[in-house]
Amino acid sequence: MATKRNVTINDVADAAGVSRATVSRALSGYGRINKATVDHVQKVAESLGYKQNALAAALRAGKTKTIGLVVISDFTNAFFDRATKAIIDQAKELGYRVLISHTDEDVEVEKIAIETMLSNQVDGLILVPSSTKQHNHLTPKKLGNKPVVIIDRKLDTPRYTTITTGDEAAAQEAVFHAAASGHSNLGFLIAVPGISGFTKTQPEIPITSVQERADGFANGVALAKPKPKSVAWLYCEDTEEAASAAVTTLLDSPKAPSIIFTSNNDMLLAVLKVAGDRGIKIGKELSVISFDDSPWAAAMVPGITVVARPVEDLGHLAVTELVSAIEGKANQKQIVLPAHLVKRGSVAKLN
Amino acid sequence: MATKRNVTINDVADAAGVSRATVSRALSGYGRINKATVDHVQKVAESLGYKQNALAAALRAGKTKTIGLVVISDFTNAFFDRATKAIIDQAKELGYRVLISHTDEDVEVEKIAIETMLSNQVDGLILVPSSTKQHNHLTPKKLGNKPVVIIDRKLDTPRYTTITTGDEAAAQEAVFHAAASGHSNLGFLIAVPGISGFTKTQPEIPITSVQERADGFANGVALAKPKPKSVAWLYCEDTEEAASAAVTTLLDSPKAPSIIFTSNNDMLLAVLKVAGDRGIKIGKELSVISFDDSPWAAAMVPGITVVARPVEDLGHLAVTELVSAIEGKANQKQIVLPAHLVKRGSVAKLN
DNA sequence: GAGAATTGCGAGAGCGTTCTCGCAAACCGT
DNA sequence: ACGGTTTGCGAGAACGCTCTCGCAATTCTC
Repeated sequence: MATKRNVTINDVADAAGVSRATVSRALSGYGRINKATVDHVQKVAESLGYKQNALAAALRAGKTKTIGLVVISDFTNAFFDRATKAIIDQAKELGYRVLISHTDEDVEVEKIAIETMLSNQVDGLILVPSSTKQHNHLTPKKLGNKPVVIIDRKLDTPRYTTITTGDEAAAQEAVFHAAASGHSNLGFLIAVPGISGFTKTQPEIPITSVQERADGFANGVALAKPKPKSVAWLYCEDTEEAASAAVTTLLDSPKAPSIIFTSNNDMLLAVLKVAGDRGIKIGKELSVISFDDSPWAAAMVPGITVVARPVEDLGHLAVTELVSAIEGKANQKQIVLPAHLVKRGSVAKLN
Repeated sequence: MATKRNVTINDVADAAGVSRATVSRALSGYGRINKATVDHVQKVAESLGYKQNALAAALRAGKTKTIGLVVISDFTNAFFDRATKAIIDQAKELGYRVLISHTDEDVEVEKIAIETMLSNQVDGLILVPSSTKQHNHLTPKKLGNKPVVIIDRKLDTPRYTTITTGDEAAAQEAVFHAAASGHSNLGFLIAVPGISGFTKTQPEIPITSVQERADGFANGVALAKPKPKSVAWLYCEDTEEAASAAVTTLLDSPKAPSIIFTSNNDMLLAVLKVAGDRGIKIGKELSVISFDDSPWAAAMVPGITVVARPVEDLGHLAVTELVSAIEGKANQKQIVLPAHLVKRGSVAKLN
């Protein structure tokens, strides 16, 4: 019973007594065609339950109206869920579909994901590169000379349209806010693959967005007044266990900070968890500022002070730029959207 | 420069000095072919940078190795983010891609989404139907006689393999837990489109999962001991504003509950927010139990007591069932996965 | 060593579209 | 009324691939 063949354009042509070409014209609305014929064909197509085979159409037309989205993390992340949603919605708005793949920060996985996208003939790509240093697989040639928009991170050699957020300035603002609130023992908990432990000198970070946050923290420390007394930098892998261990280390260190800046929400959750287990009250005994806003951060008591990034704008813009690159001429550009600090109760006022 | 044509199978055939058929055999690994030829062709294909055109292959072969996922909500929802991830991961494991679409509970949008999926020749569909009553558009015929797995909700006429979670039992367990903790004034805040306000008699809910939760609450109330003194049922639209208003109404009502059961996390967030604004302490002055666990619910202080559903298992199983239906014979079945209560600090112990 | 079975590969059709080309019919202006 | 333009539509190629069929060459069998 499931063997009934799909109704094709030929069936419609036969039933309507016209040629295949005319049906195509009638339904796709191009070329010269009589209005009456269009109506007739549409009626027949409808009655037969004809549905275009998008595969065949795309094969012939050479475009799929599909964009590929290759991101680092899945949507259980408070940035990528919103970004992905914004991208899908705007793509739909512009008549495009989105193919999604996540790479878990693995360059090899990313390579395969991109190949799959290309094999499926996406018209363009939106990428969050796993590494901003290692990108031999991201040459225009390897990307099939397709339009590409990079978001959230920058490649070290700018090559494509890139949209990022102004994390550095926002991070600096966060430090100023802490200093102004009377905090002088600062802790920075930074998630980055491949680096862990305390550091005196700041390591080079292979992810520009994280690098910018670290730079912003550093600038903030340098420029803040009153000047912070002690500063602890702690790097760690982006896993739950590593994060918990790092927080514990930080809290147990001789100069335990009164405020912890976390570079993402996984780190924030680790801070909340460890603090909760120890009965340390957030916003009183320990303060915290994180990156990326979420409904949860807003609803908690106290609310979490965060650097809110314009995630929806970023996704929206990425699609808009990509589609204009696909469809017409679009000049390559570097866009930075402003991020800003949302002050809530998680930063104790000590003065 | 971007005009360079893609390398096709013909180019490889020419370069390797064999026929197109041989290249196809060599790369797809079917039929009879000499091992040496395979090696040679692979080498040539590699050197030319040949990438199969998945569209053409799918068109010819009549299968796309793609499954369509049509869900209600986007991944900013604490259920669908995890479910979608699980589905994508398992699909990848089994060699399938996933096309994703969300419907925002709108039957018309759902209809179009499904048509798009079918037009793109998905091999099967995983659906979370917008309405469990209104599903004329979900007949086997309209779904192209493709294999279908329904998740999270049930159609009122069971027709496809369906995988749900045992929300009713878990909801009942939640009420028992509250009663055992000494709560006797209970509030139920239930998000469902199209119904709002207090009710004496319980309305019929067009979403089975929510219906089951409500039924579980009701059974819990009926069977709990000690028997609850007062019970308030409040329905509301699933929007932030409506939720906040509902919570306010509930807290201001003559018999304000000491514990609120929320049917989803949007409602929970509203409770947290309103309570926070009023300085009401969760887990002390007001208790709350919600549905669907998340890292945030666990990390908060106090942690939120929730009904945890096996979301990853559900997604995993959905794909496994669907693919076995696609590839071989698979008997249609109704599966219910157990949910369980995770007790945290958001329920005050009053006795 | 002759017939049978097996192996390796090419020819060519076909998947369902779109789109160029060309032709006949209809329309135009003078 | 007649050359020129416009309009509507069909024929047929093409997109890049898979897969059946058949044929030649090789291997097997006794």
